[in-house]
Amino acid sequence: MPERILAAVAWPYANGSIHIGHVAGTYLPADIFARYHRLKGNEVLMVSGSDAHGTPVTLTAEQQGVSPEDIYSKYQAEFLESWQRLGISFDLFTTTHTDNHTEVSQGIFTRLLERGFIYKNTMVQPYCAVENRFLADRYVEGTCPFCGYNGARGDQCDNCGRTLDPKDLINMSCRICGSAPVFRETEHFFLRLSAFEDHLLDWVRAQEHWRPNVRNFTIGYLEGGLHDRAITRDIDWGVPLPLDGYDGKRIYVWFEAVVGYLSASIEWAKDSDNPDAWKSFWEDGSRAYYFMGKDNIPFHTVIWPAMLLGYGGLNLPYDVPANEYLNLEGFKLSTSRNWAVWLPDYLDRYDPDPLRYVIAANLPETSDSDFSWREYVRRNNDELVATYGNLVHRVLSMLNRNFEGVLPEPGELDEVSRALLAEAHRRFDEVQSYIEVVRLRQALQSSMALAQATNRYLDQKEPWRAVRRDKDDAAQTLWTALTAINCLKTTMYPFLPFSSQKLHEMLGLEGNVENGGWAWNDTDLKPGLKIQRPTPLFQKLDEKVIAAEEQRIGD
RNA sequence: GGCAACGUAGCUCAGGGGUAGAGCGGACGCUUCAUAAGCGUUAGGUCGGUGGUUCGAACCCACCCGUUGCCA
Repeated sequence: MPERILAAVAWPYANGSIHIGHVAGTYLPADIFARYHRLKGNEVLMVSGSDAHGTPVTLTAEQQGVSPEDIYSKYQAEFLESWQRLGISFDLFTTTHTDNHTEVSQGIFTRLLERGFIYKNTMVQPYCAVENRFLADRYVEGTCPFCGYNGARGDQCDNCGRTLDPKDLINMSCRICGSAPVFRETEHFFLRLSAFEDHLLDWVRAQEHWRPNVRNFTIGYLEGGLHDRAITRDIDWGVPLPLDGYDGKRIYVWFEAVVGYLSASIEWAKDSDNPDAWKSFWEDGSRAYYFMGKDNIPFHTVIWPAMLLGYGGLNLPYDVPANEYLNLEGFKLSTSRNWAVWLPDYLDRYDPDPLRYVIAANLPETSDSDFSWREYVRRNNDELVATYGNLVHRVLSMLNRNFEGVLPEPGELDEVSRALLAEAHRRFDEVQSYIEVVRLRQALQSSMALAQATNRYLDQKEPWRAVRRDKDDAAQTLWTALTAINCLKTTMYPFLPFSSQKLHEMLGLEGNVENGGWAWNDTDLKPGLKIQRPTPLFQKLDEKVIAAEEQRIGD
């Protein structure tokens, strides 16, 4: 019986391009997981979208002197193109700037308000008399009370890294006009997080399948006590409150953005034949996996679950396989310093699968990991090309040269051949169990191990010699090797979808590689199958690429 | 400042109480079907530091140092 899997993928701020850090932390793992489950025949809903209302979007718009709409719609279009080119297979990638999202967010707000989980209170906020508006935390700056740094923002100090409150700043000034803001009382709505503390703690403690860092971090967070938080702001860009008399206020982005998982599911259902289809992914019988980077953990293990509990009737996350960070050439990514590899840029110059491979082989699942162009070229040339691509190429070439491209009868298999097929079975199961528990790096490694074993098998059997003195033996060897390659085609598919499709076609098989499902049998390839003339699965890269690409990084 | 994770061979990373692991790079050898690809052998580390628990610790505990993230 098919399972139902909701792959809920973190929403990128729509104020800049996607870079390899986003790919490694969030989008590639989600895609590998979703592709595997679809292949297995499970019902998968993979959704995400642009976060159009985050403060970064407003800031970028102001810096460029354009509207927030201009910014988010530009990047929304670019994101969609990036996903398509890298093969990130969203069922829906929408934005938070839709009527549907507004309705769903307001619906949640309203029900939580009715149930007493949202309440009204006053707070003081910096107010700029010159600009005539309240200032968000990061719109004020001043001297850090801890380290004395002059350019500290109201939300945090970039020098010592401490999180701040605008009240802490010494000599606070407005970042827009430079004048000194005053503190003024303002009315806001608060989420009663404190009401969910015990329930959440019990729930998280029971999630023993979570990654230790995610679970321990969340438990610590909850044990520290939950404070009610303001979920509205005095701004004009964002989702309006579903109440009269609050025209100058909006629902704050961290409350509204996480609702996106639900609103996107609903939008997806509206677009399909069945507007209620989203329910099957949010009610019993479905498992929800949330993919994101480590900076996002508490929103998905505490705040969103609290909102769901308050709303009632919707699934809590089943797993939150948050990733650590991917560094670049030994240093952390910095968009402002251009210390990044931008996805649209990359895709203009190289194929998608090598990037998917290199990042998947080095996913930051347990600790920060590093991407370097040297390692990229090395893994492409020595692993993808030499171990996997070349294996395919040598076997197909021999079949073409010696058997007119027709898969021969294997005859009765000898012990070595049977051992290889046994290993293929074992690796196939191994890849599957690793993906199921979201250990994707390990899954890819298991898959590569089969490619290595097949190379070893060929070396042992030497079909290029056997073809002259014992053609039946060569036939058996090539049939066996190709059958193992057919297994690789499937186990590699979640990681390397483009290459697996290409391989599928070179094997002379009809249709799409997806049609075969997550299945492999050593009887799948029938003797008589007409093989295509092989072209290399992967391109070898010149070492010059390393220096050329290193040049592009940085200011 | 508090909490969490991480710190293992030249490089990138696994592992995880009982004689240190993989891939790449280095050295040596075999092979030539293949995108000069493949295969084998080998060198290399007192597993961040200091104490402790234990018959035994890289693995458990405490403290310290470093890196990263989150928090008032």
